[in-house]
Order: sequence, then C-alpha cells, then structure tokens
Amino acid sequence: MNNLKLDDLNPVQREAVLYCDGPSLVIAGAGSGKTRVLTYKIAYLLSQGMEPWSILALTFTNKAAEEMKARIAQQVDLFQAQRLWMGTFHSIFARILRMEHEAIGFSQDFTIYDTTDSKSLIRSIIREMQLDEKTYKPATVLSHISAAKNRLILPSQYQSNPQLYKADLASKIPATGEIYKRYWARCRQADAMDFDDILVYTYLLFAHKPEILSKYENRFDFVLVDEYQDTNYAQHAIVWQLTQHKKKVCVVGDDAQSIYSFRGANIDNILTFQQLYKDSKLFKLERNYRSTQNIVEAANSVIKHNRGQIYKEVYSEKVKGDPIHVFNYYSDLEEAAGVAKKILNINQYDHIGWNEIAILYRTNAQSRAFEEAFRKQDIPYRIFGGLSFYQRKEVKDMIAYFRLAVNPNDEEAIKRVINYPVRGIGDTTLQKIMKAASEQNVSLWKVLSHLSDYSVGINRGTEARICNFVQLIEGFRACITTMDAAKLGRKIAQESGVMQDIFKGREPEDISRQENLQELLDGINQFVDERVEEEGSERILMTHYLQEISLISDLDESDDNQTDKVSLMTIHSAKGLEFSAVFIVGLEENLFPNQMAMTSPREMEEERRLFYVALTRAKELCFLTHAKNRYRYGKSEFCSPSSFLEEIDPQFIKRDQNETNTPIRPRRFERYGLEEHLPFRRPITTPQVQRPSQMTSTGVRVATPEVAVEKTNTNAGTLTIGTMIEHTRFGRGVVKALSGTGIDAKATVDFENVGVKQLLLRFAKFTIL
DNA sequence: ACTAATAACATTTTT
DNA sequence: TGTTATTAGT
Repeated sequence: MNNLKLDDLNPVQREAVLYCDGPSLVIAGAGSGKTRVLTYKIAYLLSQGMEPWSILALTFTNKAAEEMKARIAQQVDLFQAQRLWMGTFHSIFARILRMEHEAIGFSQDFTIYDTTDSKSLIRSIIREMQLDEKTYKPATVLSHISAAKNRLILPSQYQSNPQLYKADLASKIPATGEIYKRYWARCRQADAMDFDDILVYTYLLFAHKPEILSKYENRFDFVLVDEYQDTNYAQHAIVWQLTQHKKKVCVVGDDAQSIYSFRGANIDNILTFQQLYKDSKLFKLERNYRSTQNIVEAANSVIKHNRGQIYKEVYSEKVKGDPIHVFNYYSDLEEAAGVAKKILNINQYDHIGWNEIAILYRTNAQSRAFEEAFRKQDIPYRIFGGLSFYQRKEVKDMIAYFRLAVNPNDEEAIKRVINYPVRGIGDTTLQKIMKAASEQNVSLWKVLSHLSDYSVGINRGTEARICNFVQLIEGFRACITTMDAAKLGRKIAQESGVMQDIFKGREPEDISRQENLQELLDGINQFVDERVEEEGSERILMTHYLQEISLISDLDESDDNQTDKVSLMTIHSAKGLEFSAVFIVGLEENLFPNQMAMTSPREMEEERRLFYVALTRAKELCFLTHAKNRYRYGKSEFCSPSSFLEEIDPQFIKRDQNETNTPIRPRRFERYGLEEHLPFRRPITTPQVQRPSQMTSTGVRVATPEVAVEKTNTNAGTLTIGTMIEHTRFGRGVVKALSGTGIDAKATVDFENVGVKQLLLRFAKFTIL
C-alpha cells in the first residue's frame, strides 16, 4: 500500500496494472514484463484494500506460482502474500474439491492418479473387456479420454456422440466410449481422480451446486490467469463460471507462445476472450526488455510464417547485438563436443557465467550426448526434467503404501504393493480378486478385506497371506490420524518389509535405491517440520503429504540452483526463463520440427511457436546447431537441416563455417567412425534377417545395413566411375572419381542429398545399385 | 509363484 | 537405445 513503485512500469504496463474495473486481456509478447504486470497488479489490488484471500491467481506450473509468490512477497508483506489464492489450476481446484468433497461424492482424502496409474487402470479394463491389446493401447485410449475430459464431455455424452465414435473407429478403437465409462466408474470406486478429473469435477460442482458456486464467486473479488494461451476448454469454462457476474478478471498470455495444444490447450480461448467478456479491455505489451534487437527481430521473422494470430509488433530497444550463429556438425556427438567447446569459450572470454547458459532441445533423449561432453570438459551442468524423483520405482512403491494407508480403495496402489515385497500373492490370485471385484461392483479392498463374503476360488495358504496383508494395511490405517506423516512413513517402511528388501543388496544400484528411500523419508521429515513452522503445531498427517506431492512433478531445486551450472532442458520447460546465452540444438528436419508434427499444418505451427519460444529465451547470444548424422533409436540416421533455419531472415544470421562443414577427413574416422561404424569391428553382428512386416509396411525397403556390410568387401573393388551406390548414411549417389589403391582406395561420390563426399573404401558401407 | 531371458515396443512436450 | 511386458523354465 505504501511503496508500490509504479514508476518501474512503462505506460502500457501501468495501464494494465491500474485497470481493475472490468475484464481485461493482456497480450504480452516474449520478455515484455508479463509476470511483472501480474505481480504489480496483485500488489496494487492489495494496496487498494482488497483482502489477499479474495484474490485468485491461477498459473500453469508450480514453478510460476512459486516465483510469483516470491515476487509479491517483496512488494507487500509475506503474511499477505501467503494468504493469496495462488497456484496451478490443478492445485487450487483440488483444494476446493477436498473442501466440497461431499457434494461430489468423494471422500476428503481422495487419491490423485498420475498418468501411470491411469494407463494401468485402462489396461486392466481393456483386459476385462477382452479387447485386443495390440490395437487398444492404454496410452492412445487415455489420450482420447483425456481430450474428451478437457472438453467437458462425460462418458454418457461421449457414448452418444456419433462424431467421437467415428473418430475412435478411425483409430481402430471403437470401444473407447465403453472403456471411458468403466474407467470413470472405476476411478470413483477407488475414490480417485486423474488430473483431468480435477477440472471436470470442479466444473460439475459449480454447474450443479449454485450455492457452492456463489460462495466462491463471492469470495473471489478478482481472478487473474497467467499463460492464458495454455488453458484448455475446461479451465476456460471454470474461469467463466467464477467471473461471469463480477467480471473482475484479468488474463495474461501470448498466443505466439502457445505450446501445449497436445494437452488440450486451445488458442481459441484467448482469441474468443473478447467476445465472451463483451466490454473487456485489451492491452498489448510489445516492448521486449530481454533480448537484443537481432534476437527479437529474428524471432519475429520466424513467427511471421504462422497465420491466425493476434497482431502485435514486438520490438527491442537494446543494442543490435550479435547475429544468431548457426553451426553445422558431422554428428550428434560432435555437436555436443562443439557446443561444450563453445561454452568454455564464452565462459572464459565473454565472462558469461555457467548459470547464464542454457542448452535447449526438442526431446529429452538429446541430453545424453551433452552430458557426456560436459563431463569430459568438466563443465558443471544440470539437467531439468527427465524422470522426477517421485517416478522412481522404489519411491513409487513406498508412496503406494502411503496412499493405501490413507485410501484403501486405491486400486492402483493395491496392485503395486500387494506382492511387493514378495509375499506369495501372485498374478493368478490378483486376477481372481479383480474378477470378483468387477463382477460384484466393489473395490479391490472390499474383496480383500471380506474374502469369505465373495466366492473367490483361492486356497487356504493364499487366503492366509491375503489376510496378513489386509491386517498390515489396517495396522497403518489405525495410525493415519494419530501419527504424523514422518513417523508413519518410517513405520510403514519398516513394517511393510520394503526397508529390509531394499537394504539387503550391496550393488551400486541397490545403494542408489537405498539413498532414494532415505531421501524420501527425509523429505517427509522436512515437509512436516516446515508445515509445523508455517501453521502452528497442528499435526501434519500423511494425507497432507500426499496432497502436496501428487501435483508436483518438478524436482525440488532448493539447494541445487544456488550453484553455478549450465542448464540443460527441453524447450517446453524453458518457457518463462531467460539466459544470456542460449544454444538451441538439434535443428534438423523430423527432430525439430518433430516428425509427429509434419503431417498437420496446425501442429507445424505449434512447432514454430516452440522455436519462437526457444529463440526468445536468449538475452544476448543465441546459437543454433544441427548435425548431419544422429543416433536415434540406436541407429545412426542421416539428418537434413531444419526448415526453420530458412525461415529466419538471413540478415540476422551468421553461418559459422566450422571445420566439420568440409568433406570428411580421415581424422574424423579415427575419432568417431572407427568405434561405431567399422564392419570388421563387429564381426559378431548376426546378419539380421529383414523383417517381412517392415518390408511390406514401408513398401520399398532397401537392403538393411547388416546386409550392406557383407557386400562392402566384395563390391568395393568393382567400383567404376558412374556406378550408382547406396550408402548406409548418405543415401544414393554416383561415383565421380576413384583414387588410391589398397587400403587407401578412395571414391569421390556425388550424393543426391548430401553433395560430394570422399569415401575411404575400406571403411565405407554401401551397396552397388 | 518366482526368476531369468527374451521379445516387443516406443521413443514429444506435462498438470 | 533403453525400458517394459511376456514367456519359458525352475
């Protein structure tokens, strides 16, 4: 209320902050101070006397919520910041659903299924329905169901919708509607929701219980939404439910940075906002404070290739800056080595700290080469994403026990631990139990705990073991309200036998599992301590801990992000971040833009927006790299440069000629070819028979590499000028010249796609056509 | 029912 | 290439 520094804002930013009379849409170009506007706006609302608990601020990721909270705490006092309703859609609405659980027929401690749980449940259902497991892939079915939920389509509506049926039929999975119906029922049976359900049930709650809706409508005097371009229809609808009367809403986003449509995000939400909220104000933040002019204009020149966007002109008033450097490498390994070298350089001579450098890639799989190169060069680095701590097997197992203690109906948790550690309840038994449960329409737990009531053909011994298991869980359940999470966690680890099982091994991977388990238990301790400190001496229970962890995916970075390290991450996870120097790597057709996107123009545009996001992360230096050859799925593949490279206005680019652009020199074979590509290094290789299925599916299939290897020696000598050959990596080409004899024999070949190459015949792998 | 071996499989992004 | 599911053997 006192020291709100509106002078820190430019005129448009200030207007956007100060306009609070009605709905507003803030279109915020990359680096234009979007978060700044949001935080100042919240601070402003507070300074006007609005209570913190009557402000709802929704973000897309936990990270964004954390950051915003921290920044607001700097502006106003911490006490107020803590009382804001600020968090991700999922965490905020899960909180509301727990408070209103009775209205939707769930218990307060309902479980949240992660994607693995969902897929596993769908697999069970597919089996029960005796559908062909080859055609019904859980992931595909789940994505159809998820898409429906994101559009607020319930099972009954799904089943009566001929269009959806047609789409499923086209995907060869016409029974998806029925699976959806059963999946929905089974989740309820298990007292569980998946991520999408959190939104669906919130919508249903508000739609069917007007008194509850008006409670929240009244409570929230102002609603702010960050990254509005990433919201899906369900989220859009919920925001409308909450704000339709007061119309006190401000959404912020950038249509050019919408990169989550695969998850149901719908750009239309941002485009139709103005139609929905009739008298809404539009603010455009067009000045980029982050990047040099070159970078901003290069990014602009790329995004221009997309159609259908909100017009805006992002500009920078910083220096012109360096052009964007483009490097071409021979292989993915060289790309990594080259980038590492370049990083050492800019660190040493340009004094750019490790923290200010990022490697951005399209797919997580690309991180490996960089890891190795960085280790070799002693460059400190840190990888974001990948599998999180909570995804590891030993951690998931332990958490399954926790979940079971809180909610014994949790079917997926039961399946996970009923026979871990091994207690003689095998697959056959589990199948019997599941059959009985689904026939009687009850949860697995019900059958397990009342075995005699259900005629499940199980022998005495197994029955006794099941009884023991039930008692074990009952024992934990008896403590869920009396013991705090940390104590109960240790108790469960001990008594379940997990502790013993994990601590019996001495192998390095056993040690790592032990460490993870220990870290988990320590983490619970820490969680309990923090909570006690924050909200007094109230006992912190296991259910609180589960609620906390079920909606976070990113590993806690608390002690690690202090340290000075180069960041390696996917472009998706880089959104919202900025670095002095950015390397966007793997700019090759079919990788970035990704192969999956090549078929549809819509997805192609999304890839382009992704590229736009990547470029605009850079403050000063931006490097683009691509390789001619890349290991994919274990095989080396030839790659051509990304079409995106041509979409950048050339005046902003400098193509750095590095040595690898020149024809391959022998040295390169020594360094990279020998190990991997020499035929005689791998005499063991079994000449694989060509798979008939592959032959037919791709139509024309040339000789597989293995066959080519066999032919190499016999054919190399018979080469003449004009011979057409097919090289395993470079493709088709014509021999232009021959030189040298014996082991020095070389051929100059003009390849259709790659241009002229010198091949050392003793190494080259090719067939004569 | 458990373990080891083999086959299959899928490789984009995440609350 | 790596993981994960299925199978065969104990």
